[in-house]
Amino acid sequence: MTLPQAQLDEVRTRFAEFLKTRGQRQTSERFAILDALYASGEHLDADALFARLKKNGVSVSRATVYNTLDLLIECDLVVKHQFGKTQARYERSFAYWQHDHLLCIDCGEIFEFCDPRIQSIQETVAEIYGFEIAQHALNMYGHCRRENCDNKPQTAEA
Amino acid sequence: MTLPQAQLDEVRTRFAEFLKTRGQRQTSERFAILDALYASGEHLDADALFARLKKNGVSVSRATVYNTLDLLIECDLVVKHQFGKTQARYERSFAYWQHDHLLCIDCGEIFEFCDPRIQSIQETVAEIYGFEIAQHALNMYGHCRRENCDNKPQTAEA
DNA sequence: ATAACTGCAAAACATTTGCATACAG
DNA sequence: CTGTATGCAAATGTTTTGCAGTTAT
Repeated sequence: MTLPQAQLDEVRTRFAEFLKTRGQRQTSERFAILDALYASGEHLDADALFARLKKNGVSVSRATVYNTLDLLIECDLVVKHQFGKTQARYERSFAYWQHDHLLCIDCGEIFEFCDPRIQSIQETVAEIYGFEIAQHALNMYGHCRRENCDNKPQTAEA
Repeated sequence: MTLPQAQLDEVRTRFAEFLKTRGQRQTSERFAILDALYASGEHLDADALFARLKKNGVSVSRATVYNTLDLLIECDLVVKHQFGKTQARYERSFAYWQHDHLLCIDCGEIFEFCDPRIQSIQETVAEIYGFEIAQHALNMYGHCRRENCDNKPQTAEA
């Protein structure tokens, strides 16, 4: 769940260089947001991330959270997901396997999976439609069989 | 694009019976919304649907549009999609092949495709994770090669 | 008749924007 | 210093809700 320190450092370095290249500032808020998202390893929405930061004594505004998430997406350190709710969820993407998502309709739990056939499908579709495909999102929705799957959608953050 | 009259009738009948079963009323607004969505065959968002109705001289409120869409989803006549934008899009689902979506990042055009391998993946995932999978959403995003793909996201409705 | 539905406007959310202040380079 | 970021609060866009009036059954 937690990334090795060496990789966390690499992530910070990458963000720092991205900012430098674009002539943007390296602020403590930006790194705090990066750290919070990478520390969790979960699929947090912007507000849960905001709440977690506040809980950890980091005071940032929601606007800065959204701003920074956009920057992190631009430098490929974070991916944004629309799992069917109106609010987006964000997930770290550095040094992590490419995967798709399996969501429990009852408890809201999110599982990750990877199947090589999705890649084949992507190639076939690109060929047939003359598309240059940049990315895909495959979400499966169903009922999990966990003991503690209790039909109560648990909030993203404790 | 347009469904044969016989199927449109079947759709209306199905909705009528669904409403009767639940002791809900058959109002002209509800059928107007059903018709408008089935007439288009597109992936409309709630507001585009609202606009189309108004253009056709049907006066309904946005609230009724949303309400009715929920009913149509419940009786499996309509499916709701989250294609990455905040606003949801709605598509008729009766007498239509099961398919996934290919979206052009530049012009916003939506294409449909179907690949049997997605079904295999679904079965594999269900098996591995002990899930009873109810549905899936596979969206591919890329650049189309159409002549009139002009980078300008065209609005859902003309 | 009467319970359900509609339209309207206000509320509820998620996200973005504008602007005065703060601060990294 | 200087321009970029931040926080705040207001604005935006989408969807939901409350309620008085309307209508299908």
